[in-house]
Amino acid sequence: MSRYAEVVLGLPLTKTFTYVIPEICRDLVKVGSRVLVPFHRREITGFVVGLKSRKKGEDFELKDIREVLDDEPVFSEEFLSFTKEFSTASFCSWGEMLQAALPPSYVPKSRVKMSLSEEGEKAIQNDSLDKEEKEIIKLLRKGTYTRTHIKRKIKQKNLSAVLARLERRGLVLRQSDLKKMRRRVEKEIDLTPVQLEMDFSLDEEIRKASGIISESLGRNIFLPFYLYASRHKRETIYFDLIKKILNIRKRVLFLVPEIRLTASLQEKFTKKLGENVALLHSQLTAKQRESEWERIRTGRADVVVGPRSAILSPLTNIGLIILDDEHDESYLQKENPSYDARRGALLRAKQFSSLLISGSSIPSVEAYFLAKRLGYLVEIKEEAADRKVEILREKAGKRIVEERLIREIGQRLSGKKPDPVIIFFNRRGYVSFVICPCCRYIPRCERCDVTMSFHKKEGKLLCHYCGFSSPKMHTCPECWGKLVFGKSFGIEVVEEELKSRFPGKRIVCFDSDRVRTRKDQEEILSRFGEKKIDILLGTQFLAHQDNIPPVSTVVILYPEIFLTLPDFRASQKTFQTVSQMTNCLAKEGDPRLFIQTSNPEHYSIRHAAFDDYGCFYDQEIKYRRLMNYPPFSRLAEILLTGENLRTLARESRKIFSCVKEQDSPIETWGPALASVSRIRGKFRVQVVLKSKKKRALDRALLKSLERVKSRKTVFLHE
DNA sequence: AGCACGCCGACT
DNA sequence: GTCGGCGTGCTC
Repeated sequence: MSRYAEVVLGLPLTKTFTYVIPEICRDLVKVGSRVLVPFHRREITGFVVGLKSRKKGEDFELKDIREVLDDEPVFSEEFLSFTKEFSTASFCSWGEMLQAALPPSYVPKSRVKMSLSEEGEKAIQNDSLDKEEKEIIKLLRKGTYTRTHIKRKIKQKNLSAVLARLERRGLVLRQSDLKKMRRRVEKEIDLTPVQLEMDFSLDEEIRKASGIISESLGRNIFLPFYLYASRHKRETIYFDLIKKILNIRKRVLFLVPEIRLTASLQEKFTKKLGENVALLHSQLTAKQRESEWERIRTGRADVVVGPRSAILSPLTNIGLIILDDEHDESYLQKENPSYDARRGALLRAKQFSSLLISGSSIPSVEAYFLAKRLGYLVEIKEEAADRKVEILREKAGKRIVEERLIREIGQRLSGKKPDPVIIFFNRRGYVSFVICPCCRYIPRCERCDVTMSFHKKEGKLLCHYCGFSSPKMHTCPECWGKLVFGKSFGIEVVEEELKSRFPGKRIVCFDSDRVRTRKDQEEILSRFGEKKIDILLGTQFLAHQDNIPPVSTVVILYPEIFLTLPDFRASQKTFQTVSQMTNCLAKEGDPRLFIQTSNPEHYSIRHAAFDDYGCFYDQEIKYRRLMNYPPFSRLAEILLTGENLRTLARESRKIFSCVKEQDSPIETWGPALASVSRIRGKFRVQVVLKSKKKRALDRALLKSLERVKSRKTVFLHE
């Protein structure tokens, strides 16, 4: 019987910790169980990843596990080994990844809360308190709060000292609170044997593509495919394969970019595959999340559809992983634990010997290159979209909407039959900054290193990074000069311009500031479909919608905003965005695309406009080769964050010197401040490592990261 | 991540 | 002289 448990914690620590298993729960603790453990004067949830009968070399007293939270482990051994590998490959903490794999309510943590003692109650009367102490006592009469909550409520500089003093005098007590959740556990069941009808009405090319992939179905080995085809054809193939997989009694993990999880998609899935589908998305309530999670774990769902986090769902017996819209950047989790669901899909498919199908009609050049070179590209050729394209040159910011475009739009709106137009422009707000003409003062966010955007409709200044807003300012607080608008205008300006040019027309602005709920989104889009809106104006937020009614005219204004990003994939992002914006163009009836840009020759804009992925790819891959960027090298972006810039500077230099010690050919850039050097009060310092040799880079990363103490996030590109 | 400990400047 | 800020280090 094992006496010790090896436990990982949901903290940014690479270590595992050893705890003593108390006699009474020796046969209760299992690998994969959640346990409650004391940790540095706190009690937190840990995950048992191993059992052992003797401790190894720890020369201090080990602490006891406080409580075992599961009768039935939350993690299977195979899931543990997958997440271990995945977190290592992502350079993030295993414990944090495990924590992210569970519904949040499954991870109880004790927090030290402060409450008032009887003496404290009395102390208010006998007037033995100073002003600061009184303030705290008054707050605590209303309830018990955590220290951080008190700090937020009471703006005293030396708060922790005052609290300590009150505690010493016995007026204030510490309480540890812990909300534990009982898990309702049902028995695991086998795959529900549903015999799904095969669809023999598929056309030749689709049947062929599906055949190539499903040939290896019964073989139980890892095989990757890249499906380069239109959305419609991809979906047909996916469903065909899903049925085949379910018929051999295996399960399917279907990953989609965040935004595509709409009601329409849900309907499509349940219609085609029955009730055994679990759909995960960000708008599930805590309760729903728990029940879906348990449903998946116990095998009551045979297909799981979800965004990037679904790669961490407890699905077993996976026969197929689908990674649709592979190019989509939302597969990257940027917050800790940071990971790329695409990498996770590859690892999980490898580990469980399942098929992996990535698919897109505009693949990332990295994935396309690899698929071609390793021979797993399945391509269904498509005619380029039939559309008339006009690219107008206009200096960025000079004209809002080019005269010629106004005429074109006017023509469409004035005809006998209303012919609605969609216009894209990708900057929120009215202007991205306001400025005092006398002293050059520009209002900036208190907590982020960015200017405050001015939003005219809501009459406020808004930080686009942390959401902090302040009321509209008219005069400069420094010199009382009258503030004027900065030159980089946003979508509200475009809206104003259109309204003045087309009075009486129904113009609706679709951006994340105006359209808040899913209901609003669907309401506007359906109104647009009924031709009750003349011009639908939107940002990227509109482009992301997948159920936009097709139109015959799309206008894109200044898509080059992305090209100014300090990112080696800026062209690819531009290509993808423009492509996405053209998605809502009708296939028939003389569709027209207008682009107004200061950079009409740029290949990413041009090839996207003409729906020519091939040409874009050829040019982009040339540039990547020339500059030695991925896929021709491996590039790691290390981001250090913290409140203290000095510490960050020192820590980031450590990486630099550590890489130099490894005598392998690794290019380093930085350390440098990230392009937005501070977000939510935390500074951001960046170091980039680049190398042809993957192994060398991994080794250097591992070596240097273990020396760095600050919070770090690694983004890998290859 | 939190949370305590310990070392240097501005004040009762 | 002390108080209290904040950098540093540790957590089985």
